Amino acid sequence: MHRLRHHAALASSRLLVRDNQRITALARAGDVAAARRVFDAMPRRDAVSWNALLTALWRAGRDLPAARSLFDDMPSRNVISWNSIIAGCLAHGDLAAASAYFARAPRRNVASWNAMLAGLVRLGSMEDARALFEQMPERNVVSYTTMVDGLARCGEVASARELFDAMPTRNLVSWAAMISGYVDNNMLEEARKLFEAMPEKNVVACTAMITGYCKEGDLQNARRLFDGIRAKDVISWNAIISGYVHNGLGEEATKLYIIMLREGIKPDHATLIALLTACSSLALLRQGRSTHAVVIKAMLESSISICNALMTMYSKCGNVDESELVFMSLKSQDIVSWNTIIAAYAQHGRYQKVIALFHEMELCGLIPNDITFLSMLSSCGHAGRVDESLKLFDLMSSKYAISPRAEHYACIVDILSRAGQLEKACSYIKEMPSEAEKNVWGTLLCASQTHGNVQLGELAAKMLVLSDFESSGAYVMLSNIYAAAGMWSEVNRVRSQMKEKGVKKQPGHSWTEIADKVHMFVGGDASHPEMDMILSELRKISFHMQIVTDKTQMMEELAQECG
DNA sequence: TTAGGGTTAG
Repeated sequence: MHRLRHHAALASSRLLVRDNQRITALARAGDVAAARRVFDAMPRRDAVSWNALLTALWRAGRDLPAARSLFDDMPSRNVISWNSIIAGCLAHGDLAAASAYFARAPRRNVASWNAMLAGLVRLGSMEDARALFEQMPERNVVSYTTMVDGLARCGEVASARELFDAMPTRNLVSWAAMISGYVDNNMLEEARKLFEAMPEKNVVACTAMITGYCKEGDLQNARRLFDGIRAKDVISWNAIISGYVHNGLGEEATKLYIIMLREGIKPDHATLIALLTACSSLALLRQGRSTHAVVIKAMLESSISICNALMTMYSKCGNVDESELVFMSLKSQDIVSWNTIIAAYAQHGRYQKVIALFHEMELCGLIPNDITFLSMLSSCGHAGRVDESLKLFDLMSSKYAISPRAEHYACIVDILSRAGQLEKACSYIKEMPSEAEKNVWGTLLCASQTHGNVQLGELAAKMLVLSDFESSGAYVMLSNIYAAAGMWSEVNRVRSQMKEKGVKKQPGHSWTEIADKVHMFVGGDASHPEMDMILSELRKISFHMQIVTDKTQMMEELAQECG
């Protein structure tokens, strides 16, 4: 009888453990409803069962209210229950609720403090995080690493390093956090030194370094490091693939993607975004479409960021209508979606549509940001709307409290320069908060050439050369300006300066994809076997483009007049 | 409880 009872108790506790494990497994797979069913059907539950469901509700189910009400119903709570509800509130950005639970918790361990610390860091409240860190009764490697990461993320790399050096013990996570902190703050040399000093290099640290090399355009070292990783995971693949994409090597990125698939790594949504970005920058519509098919197969069409990348791809491949279809297919659009669709129409010269979208966006309750204004300004520029662009520029700061960045000034300078209002353009450059960037002077120099303004041309070229000695374009344009004005001795002076400094002009190039073959065109190169035909076709196209542009402008103006 | 990749402009 005694033995029988003992067996029954053993079986029941085995069942309990099994059910608890099932709840956790189902939650990990994202099926909260099934986890809840298992929980409801359990003959006996312990603290582990309650805690497992609690975490499942806010993490996999993203349902904080449900988690909070379960927490209230719990027959008893241990420190893990309290830590879970605190972490849940923080994961949902509810700092106030998290702090309230933290204050009410009858017992706190290092993990409770660490959870609060991580929450504060994630929300960017570094001052509060620092205060909490100082207050902690006990700190472990996690507490220190969280602080190192947080400090580096808000740009305080030196303090981060100081703390890193002061840590009583460090683990792989601490090293990776510090290295990635350097990479995020564009301190590759420091990152590299620390990486070399790392006693044991793992895939995370390697991936951070790969990102760093890619940021510097050093794909050779990035690739060498990548090839050396034994256990490559999807994130390291994404780092190298997107590295190639952002350095204009979309083809290499695509090749790597194929290898990745062959090695049995399943692409995730970051992989697909990188691929779509490659298609956008190379205008590969066919490949873009097939990537769209992969997105559908992977059931990622409801992801906003994927759709935003799809929209860009279609638009850059010349297909605004499909871009808009994707936009409409979204259940809810975020600021990036709106910026993307506005940019799409801006790039296609549809000024009136851009304005309409801008108003529609506001009606939907979204506040335009600095990037929205860049698209708007660029659209004004293409449509030659000088007055409207100046109004928008003012509106930016007066109504939306966005301070214009160098890029916004660059737009305005570009618009004014094209319109021949060079003096006014120059006054905007002088108004710029930071020192005028290279491209702003470049714009002015370019305009000085078209409008034959020697004085401003000289000024712009001087500024350009001061900021960048390699700037071959500046010399060429300045010499053209002098030549147009008949100032031949000045022309000779610039030419000999170029020779002295060994400046060489980088030829411009473009490419197009026809029937799976990429054709490259380089400025001044007429070696293509069908050059005559290409040129005559180009003349036809530019003739048609002018007609279409005029027609579009007429239609839009007509539509505006009709209200 | 801590670390790596990922959408918009130019």
